[in-house]
Amino acid sequence: MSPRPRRREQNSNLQEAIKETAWKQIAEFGAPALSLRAIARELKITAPAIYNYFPDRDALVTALVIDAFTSFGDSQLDARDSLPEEDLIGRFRAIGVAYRNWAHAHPQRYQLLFGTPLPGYETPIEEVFPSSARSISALFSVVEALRAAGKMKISSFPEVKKEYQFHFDLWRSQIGELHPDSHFVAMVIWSRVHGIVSLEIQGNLPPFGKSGDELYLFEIESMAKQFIKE
Amino acid sequence: MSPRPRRREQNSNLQEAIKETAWKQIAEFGAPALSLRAIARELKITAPAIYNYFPDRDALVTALVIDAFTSFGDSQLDARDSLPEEDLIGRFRAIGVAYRNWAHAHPQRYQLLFGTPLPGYETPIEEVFPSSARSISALFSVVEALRAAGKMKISSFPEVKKEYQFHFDLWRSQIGELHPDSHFVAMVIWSRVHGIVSLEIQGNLPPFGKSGDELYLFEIESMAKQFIKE
DNA sequence: AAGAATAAATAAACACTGTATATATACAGT
DNA sequence: ACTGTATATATACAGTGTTTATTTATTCTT
Repeated sequence: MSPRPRRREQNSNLQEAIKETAWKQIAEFGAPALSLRAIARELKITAPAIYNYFPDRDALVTALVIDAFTSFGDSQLDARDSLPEEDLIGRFRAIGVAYRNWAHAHPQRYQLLFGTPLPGYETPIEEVFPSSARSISALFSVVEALRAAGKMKISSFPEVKKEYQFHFDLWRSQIGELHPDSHFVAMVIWSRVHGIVSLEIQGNLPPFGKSGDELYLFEIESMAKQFIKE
Repeated sequence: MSPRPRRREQNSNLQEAIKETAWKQIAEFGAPALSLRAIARELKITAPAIYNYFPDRDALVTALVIDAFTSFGDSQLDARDSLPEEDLIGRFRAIGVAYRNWAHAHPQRYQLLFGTPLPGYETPIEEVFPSSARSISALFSVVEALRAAGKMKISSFPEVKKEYQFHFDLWRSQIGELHPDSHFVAMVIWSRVHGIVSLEIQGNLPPFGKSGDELYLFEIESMAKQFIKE
């Protein structure tokens, strides 16, 4: 009747090509504007062809989320390991700075990971958790090391609510042994860092200080003073 | 040919009815799933009828955002004024608690205000700013009052970057005189509060403490200790 | 090497979405 | 009663994710 399929010469693995153009479009138009048909158009493919590589749109998004967490985690772990194991405060600062740098370098990815999920998309935690936990394990490990070295200022931290103990155990299964105090302090640190960064990215927070990052550095030092001895 | 229009008996003002069912759907399916056609369906209206009350979808969203900011602002101001003007620390705590309470009572609204914007929607700041600024003015005013009363612990805060001085002036035009130190401290406080609340709402932060809000209260006290004398 | 089985892409269609246009009716004002 | 305006409708267009059947390209088997 009419020519239907075509020979796919170049571009042996579409799987990667799809994700790449997805990132390109996310970077340009933002995460929620992601469209299978637009991706297909740019790749000179028909939309249903994508279904050979991802069962549906959400599966593609999940793959992107995992990739983003991996990239983010790499940046966190590299920052930690850029300083010797003894210099725990240095490692703490390095992780903090790297967190903001990554977010500012990839604002759309940051929103995809920590912002409002896309329309109709619900993150499948069990699938994403390993890469997610790995990315925050840098912070957790440094905090736990500080505690183990007796360098943490302890001030009667509340523990995780019992009903959510499974959450706690999940973390331990991915990260290793973790004292409740470390869990608490790490979460506080994360929430403060995330608070600034997400407001900055959304444009709600104007840049403070000459270089624009002094509010952020102020907070890092605040946390160091509050939680770390010496 | 066929019956086209119909008498609209009940429900004289559709304007409000549209917003109401919009909120109902946002509460149920989340903000990004908002659909004009779905609203029309529930109101037994055709979709284009909505265009008599809102020029387009974004205008409806903007109206919702303004309503939400107003509701949020009411809650903040009520909390502030629930304590005598002299009890500034009490007012600070009350505002903090009210912030989280409102967010937990209306998680979808909170995401609409402070989370990732909807697909293709860009908040028109000049339109939203008054209600937005008003909602945070409660915090700003208390911080400024603390500073004016000499009760603020000052530790060489960075100022706003010069390029963003207009941002600063915008705030002053809405809120009144505001010392740079107050602006800085208020922003830090806001970022910490927002950090916890947004992670909680997204489900990234498990409830700490017996009642689930002890991490939050811990942070409120941390801020009180760090920024307020006595 | 030829034929069968499988994989990958297409075409067409379905049910959605926001939005523009033209049309028809209900109501208000004269 | 007539006219004018506001309001809702019908229709249509371009876009979305997804399903189905169809067709071709490639691989496996004999």
